[in-house]
Order: sequence, then structure tokens, then C-alpha cells
Amino acid sequence: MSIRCAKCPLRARKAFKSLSDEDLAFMERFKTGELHVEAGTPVVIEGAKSPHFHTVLSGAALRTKLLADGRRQVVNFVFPGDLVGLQSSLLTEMAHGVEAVTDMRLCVFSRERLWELFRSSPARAYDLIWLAATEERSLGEMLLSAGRRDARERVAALLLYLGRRAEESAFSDTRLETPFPFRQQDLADAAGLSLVHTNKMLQSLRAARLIRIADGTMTILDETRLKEAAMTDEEPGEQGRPLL
Amino acid sequence: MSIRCAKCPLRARKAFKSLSDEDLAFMERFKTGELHVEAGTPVVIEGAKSPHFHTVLSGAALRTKLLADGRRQVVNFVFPGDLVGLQSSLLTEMAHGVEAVTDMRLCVFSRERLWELFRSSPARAYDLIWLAATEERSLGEMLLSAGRRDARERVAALLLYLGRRAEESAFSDTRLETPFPFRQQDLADAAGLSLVHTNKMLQSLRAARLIRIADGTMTILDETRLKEAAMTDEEPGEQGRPLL
DNA sequence: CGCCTGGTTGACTATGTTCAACCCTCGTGG
DNA sequence: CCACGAGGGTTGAACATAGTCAACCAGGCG
Repeated sequence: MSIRCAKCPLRARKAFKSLSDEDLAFMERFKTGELHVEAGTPVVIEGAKSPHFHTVLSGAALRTKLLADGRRQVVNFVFPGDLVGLQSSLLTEMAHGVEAVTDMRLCVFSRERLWELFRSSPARAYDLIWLAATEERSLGEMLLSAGRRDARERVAALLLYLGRRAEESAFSDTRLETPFPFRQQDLADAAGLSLVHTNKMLQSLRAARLIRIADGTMTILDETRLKEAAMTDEEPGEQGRPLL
Repeated sequence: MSIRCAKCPLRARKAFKSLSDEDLAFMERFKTGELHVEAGTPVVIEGAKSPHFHTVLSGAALRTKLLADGRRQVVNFVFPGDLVGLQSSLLTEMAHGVEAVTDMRLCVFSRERLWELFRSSPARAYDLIWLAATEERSLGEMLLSAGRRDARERVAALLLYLGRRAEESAFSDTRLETPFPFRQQDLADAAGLSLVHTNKMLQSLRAARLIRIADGTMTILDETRLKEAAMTDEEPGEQGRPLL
């Protein structure tokens, strides 16, 4: 892990290209550095108290929670533009860990300046809750899957979700053909299924010619039928709207 | 549903007694009324676009999501001090519905003034993300249960959670003996289990003399053993710290 | 009185887990 | 250059956990 500096947008999601010079100048004052983490290493630890939080510039990660006996639940996926570690600044410690799945670049902010940010830049503060509200919406999706979808629906819904997130975050150009650095174990832990059964559901979706996953790339072959398989009606629509 | 006015704390959780006159005067400017809803009726509808959001003054509710074929997932429980409907102000529509479980009193805020609030009162804005971060932490808990705990652990963890939330929100005096307006169906939909199996797990916990639920009251008879049954190690500790 | 809601229980079934192989690829060291 | 081992993926068979179906009970309300 090395620390250097660069342009660090606080709300990168859908704002990467639209940041004004003024915005950038603003962020310069608040960022304290740029953080690089390698694939497979933890970015933050569950239960940790950190003086920093981050914005993801590039790469992907998992938010994970552990049970005492080692059972792991992937609570959400992290894509460029997401916040990491804000909880440790607002609450006293992180309620989940974050593990890098690819090499990542993160922008570092210091906890002390959070309050300063609130006073001096309401627009930025607004972006922050927007991000928080979006994260909450995602967790709700995941919870609906884990609680009420059967195995096949879960993995179908999960793949659709990952495609959508990848596209929205510019991690991928399109949701139908995206880089896919995740292991089946990660999908299983996200869906709340065993590895073996997750594999079988993937086979089933592959046999039905709905998806293809190979060489680190996921392809959604038939989006409408995949949505049916996932019991989803929701249109992505224009979800976000960071004010200003 | 009727609308009247009263003292409307924006961050009521753990702040009910600590609001200054200044705080109250401030809130007066932003609230637009007080809302009363009866037990069993919806407060906000999933997918709705509302010009208002709320703070809960009294009563309890469920956040619910529905699948196309009617399967229901309870995504979280709402207690006094919680925010309701903020999503509809930040995103374009609500990602979940909210159903009152008891009669409720809510404080009404208008969406338009949200931005004004951010500019004029950073402290309040800070409270808002604090609340959002707390909600996210709760959803993570629920997701961990749904994904990785077995049936008995889930209902044990759920009851512990409800006790803790009830105490923290002053819905109850103590987490060990709290009013319990929820149906077994609500617990089942929160745990991601069938009604029948939820009932059997409750019987099991009752037979083990860990809990008692009767006459609208839940009693935790042996908290430490209940925590073991839930695979929980986490101490409640001092979680929150709304700045200022 | 009779229905409706919510809770309780048993028997049967099904979905998903566990266990145990086996396969392939890739990186490393003899 | 090949052998080896580790990580990830694939598959079948046995098993267990949780779901479904169906019935019954108790209290409350019209």
C-alpha cells in the first residue's frame, strides 16, 4: 500500500467527468492522499476505528461481515465512486470489512475534516447522504434476495445487479458485458448460498443461455429472460440526482 | 391520518431529552406538521415519490419490500427517532414501503427545505448522515442473519436486535422487557423464514427458557445464552456519537 | 353465534448443504 | 523442462434444514 496524491473526487459516481475546476480545487483541500491496495488484501477491517475514509477511484471490492465461527457474508460490492470507511468516521467503528478484489486506487480523506466539510460545503455534504441513501437502497436489494428469493433467482438477481452497478460506476462500458473479477465463492457469500449450489445455479443459467462467464468477463446474453429468472420488474431508470 | 403540529426533533434517537430550546426553535422552521397513522396502515408506499419525509415521534413500523409475486421481506424495523421517507427526497422514489405496526406520530418535513437545511444547519445535516449510516449498519446486520445464520440463530439475533433498538429509541425502558407489537409473520418476513418454521424456532427458544413472548410483551430471560444462540459477540457499546 | 386473525402442531416434501471426488491452469522450484 | 502444489471451478450422492400443507385452537368483534 502506497500513498500518493491525485485528483480525488468525493462523489465520483456519475460525476467523474462533470467535476468543475472549482470542484477539484475544493477537493484538493480535503483529500490527504491517494491510496493503492493490491487485489486480495483488506482495505479496512471490520470493527476497526480509522481516522480516514475513502472514495474509490478505480477497482472493485467487497464489503464483508463475519460471524464468530468464520461464516462470511458479502454485504455489498464496491465500485468506483463508492465511499469506503465513512462508518468509522460517523459511528465509532466499522460494521463491516472491505476486501479489494482487484488492485484499487482510493482517495483518502481525514475524519477530522469531515465536520469542516459539512460547514463549508453543504453541496458536498448533500452528496454524502445521497451516497449513503444509495448504499442503503442496495443493501435493501441484497436483503430482499437473501430473504425471499430462491437460489436461482438470487444468483440471477445478483448478476443483474453487478452488471448495473458496473455500468453506472463506469467500471464497465455496458452492463451486458463487464469485467468480472469475482470468485464463485464471493457470489455465494453475497447470495447466502453454499459454493456448490451457487455453481449449480450458474450452470443452470448458463445452460439456459442467459449468461456467460469466462476469462474474467461476464456477458448477459438475454437480459429480459434473466430478469424474469430473477423475479425483477424494476427498471434502472434515472435513479440518482446529486443536487447541484 | 390527520396532521397537526408539535415539537418535532429531527434526530430524536438518543436526543429526545437533550434538545435545546435553540434546537426546538430551529426545527419549528422546518417541520410542516405532525402526522398520525393507525396501526396496520401504510405510512409510505414502495416506489412512491413523496414531497415529504418524516421523523418518528412515537410508535413502531416495518420497512418492507415486495417481490412481483407477493413475497414480502421486512428490511428493517422502525422505532422512535428513525427517519422515514428520506429516500424519496434524495433518490427519485422509495426503495421500500413502511407499514405502521402500532399507532404512530410522525413529524413531517418537506423535501424542498432539505437543501435549505443543508445550507443553514450543517449540524442537522451531520445528524442526517449519522442516521443514514446507522440505518446502513442495521441493514448489514439483517443481511448477515438472512445470509449466514440458520433459522434458530436468526430469530435469536432478531429478538436481541429488537430489544436493543427498543431500548435505544426509548420505545422501551429496557431491552430485556419490551412492548412487542409484532406478529410472528413479521418476524418470519424479517428473518427470511416461513411463518411455521419461525413459530417452531420461537417455541425452541421458549422451551430453552431464553425468552418469553406474551400479552404484547417480549421478555429476554437469559441474555447471555440468547446471544450464544444467536452467534453474536458484539457488545452494544457506545455506538452513536452525533456531533454537537 | 360465527367469523376472522393470529398462533400452534404434525406429517410430508423439497430445496439447498455437505462431503468427496476430480479437473484445469498457473506459478514456482528442483 | 518437468513436477508439484495451490486456487478455483465442476460434479454426483447422501443428508439435513426449512418449506408446504393441513388441521386445530383461542380470543375478539360484529
